[in-house]
Amino acid sequence: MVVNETREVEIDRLFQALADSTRRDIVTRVITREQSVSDLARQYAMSFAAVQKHVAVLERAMLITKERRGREQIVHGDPSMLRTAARLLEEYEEIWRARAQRIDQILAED
Amino acid sequence: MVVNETREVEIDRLFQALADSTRRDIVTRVITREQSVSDLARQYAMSFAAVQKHVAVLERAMLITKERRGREQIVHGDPSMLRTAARLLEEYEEIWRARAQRIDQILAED
DNA sequence: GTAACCTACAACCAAATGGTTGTAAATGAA
DNA sequence: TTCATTTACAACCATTTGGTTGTAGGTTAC
Repeated sequence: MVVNETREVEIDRLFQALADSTRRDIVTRVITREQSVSDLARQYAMSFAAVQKHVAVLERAMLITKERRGREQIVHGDPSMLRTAARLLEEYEEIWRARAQRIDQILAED
Repeated sequence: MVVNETREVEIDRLFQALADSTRRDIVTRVITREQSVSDLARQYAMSFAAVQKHVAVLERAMLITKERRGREQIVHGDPSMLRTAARLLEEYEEIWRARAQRIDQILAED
């Protein structure tokens, strides 16, 4: 039934990570320009620890990476997982298109 | 801060709905061929009520629609929200590409 | 009419989520 | 050295999530 268990769990984490507007905002910020966790934290109306947790969720989902620079932790965006997600959704669209075509063919038969 | 509140909530629900492998599987099934809730329920190792809840989550996320047919509830896939999600992720990729290009330009200056 | 089937929905439960505060440690700046 | 900054992480809390069982109502088949 479940074909590729670990992959599925990765996808779970990926969409889960994207299912929060603060985290999506963090992603857009860091793919535009990398910045430290406290740089990020200053931009939201929540505690540093909360932002830190959001960053951790994004890291587990492999949407970002962190790099220690002195006392700071620099957050980088990682586009590869975003591409994975985009392709996955395009696959759904492809299935839909194939189905539509199949139906057209059936309707054309007479 | 938050630009389009209701849209953000919709996107939250969309990705939240996709963050579960059972629900993703339901989506692939119903965009391929529409089927009743109990048709779906038979295919998973969980209770009918659990599948019913997953279907409800997908419906709230506007990834599927239900249509009453006699005593059955037929589940249809709805591709529009899938397209919305795919475009959104492509936007992220676009931002990334723009950034990469910007960096290339800076490096080219001398 | 009655039995089987399909759905709706409530109540319950354990675990995860998204937030908080507090404490401690490492680093940089004065 | 001392102080401010940055991060890590634990403990706690309320709410949501993903599952269960049970009950009830509508529809179809025999």
